[in-house]
Amino acid sequence: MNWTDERVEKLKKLWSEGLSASQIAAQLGGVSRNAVIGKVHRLSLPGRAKAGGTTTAARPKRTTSAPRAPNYAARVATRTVTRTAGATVLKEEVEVDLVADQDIELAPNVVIPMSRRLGLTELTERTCKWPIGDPLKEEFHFCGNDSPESSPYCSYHTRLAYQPSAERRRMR
DNA sequence: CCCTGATTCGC
DNA sequence: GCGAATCAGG
Repeated sequence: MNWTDERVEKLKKLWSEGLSASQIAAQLGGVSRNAVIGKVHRLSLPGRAKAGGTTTAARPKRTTSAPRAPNYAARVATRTVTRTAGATVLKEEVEVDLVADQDIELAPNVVIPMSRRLGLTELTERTCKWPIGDPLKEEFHFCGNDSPESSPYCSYHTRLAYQPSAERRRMR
């Protein structure tokens, strides 16, 4: 892949925003994190303050959205989205939580964790793959927080995923 | 083991 | 100039 002016600009932008090299590589596509780091050096961009775990970096500004009221009806929309990966056409069903939190009963004071707002290409084996938003919209992203044991979701969303339906819960 | 950036060096 | 391999560190 070529370092076009456009891609270089994006690199500069994302780097200055504090994204990690691997995340930038994922967003640019077609390059490794090494490529990104190498380019950063060649461009003489300012390096990271402290080497090693720059966990401090990639945090998006906290959104000041108020916690949702507890008693919305839980609705899950299922959309079939089509995308291409190379020559392969992938169809996948994505469940969209229109209302993320339903049962506050078991965890009354749970703080809804901030998501890392990762795009599809940024997900790894150990990032939470809980979709957020409408796949058809631009702002669609995934939770992206750490998921223990390489489970598909972070601890928070695992609980939501396993939440028994109201119907099933009635049977208990 | 997971990740991070930094450096080297053959291409 | 590029980036994989490697190193160093959390």
